[in-house]
Amino acid sequence: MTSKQEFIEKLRNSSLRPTKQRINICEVLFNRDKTFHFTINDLFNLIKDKTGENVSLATVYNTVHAFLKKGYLKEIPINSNQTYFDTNVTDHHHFFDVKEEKLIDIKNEDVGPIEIQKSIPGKKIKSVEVLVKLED
Amino acid sequence: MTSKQEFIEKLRNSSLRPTKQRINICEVLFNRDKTFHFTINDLFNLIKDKTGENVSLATVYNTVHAFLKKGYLKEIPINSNQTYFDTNVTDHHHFFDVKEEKLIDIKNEDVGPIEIQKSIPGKKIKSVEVLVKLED
DNA sequence: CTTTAATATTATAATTATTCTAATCTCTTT
DNA sequence: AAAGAGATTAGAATAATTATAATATTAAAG
Repeated sequence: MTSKQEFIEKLRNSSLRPTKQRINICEVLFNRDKTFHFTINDLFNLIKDKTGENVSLATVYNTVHAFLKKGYLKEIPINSNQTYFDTNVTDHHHFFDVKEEKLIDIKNEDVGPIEIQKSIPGKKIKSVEVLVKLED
Repeated sequence: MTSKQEFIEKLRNSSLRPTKQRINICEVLFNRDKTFHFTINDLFNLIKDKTGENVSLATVYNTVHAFLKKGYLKEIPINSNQTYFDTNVTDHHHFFDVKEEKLIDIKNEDVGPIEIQKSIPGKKIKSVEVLVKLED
């Protein structure tokens, strides 16, 4: 259980103002044991449910993007009508269950080393992400 | 140079009616040497430019989705506000130049074998796709 | 060959996802 | 405490995608 005070510090330390909207969003996102995969809409609904307070959808977008930039969230490359995010910001990969539209983490250790034998002049590799689509 | 007649046959053979809208879309998509990465909007604009005819945006969506289902196009898993597609339907991977928002194919041979040492009961692997993000 | 009926396709209209910006809040400086 | 500077919020606007009524295509019958 992380306290509200810790979220306030976390926000201040990354020069994000600790507004009540952001603290509510932190409660929903980071007050959990397991990694959490979500869309903006999932998060929006959970905020209402869990905190009883209303945060506008635009603010959820703003905050998620601010957290992304600070490295508190990761965007998951997947084709869906909605963008998926992950609270697990370590280097890892994903299964995507196409039928159930569900994401599952794959630890980096569970994927053999990936060798890219091609390079683009003037560019360097920022990240390598694997998406494994699952069917029945 | 592929002829209009060939597109008509291709469409008929996959039980898609060869409407003039679809033929125009085929001209833009498949009348080229190199693989082509595009968004629905790119395609919509190219149709107007290249054929001089107007096809509604909704029809572009419909047709791209029909072609996807028939296996004539591939959807590229990437996080962008718009969905990207590829005329290269062989098994391959992508670089994504984050700054320029540009996709580059990586041939399957240029990526070492990818071993997934985790499995999900009752599910089998449908595809494995690698996205390599590039920065300067 | 037409005509007709069944079905597929198109494109407008509706919906959903995301971003823009004026009003508001937070924080620093005094 | 008050004010100014800048950050944040949320309503309004825009952009992306989908649903459906109107239209077009095709196969079958005459």
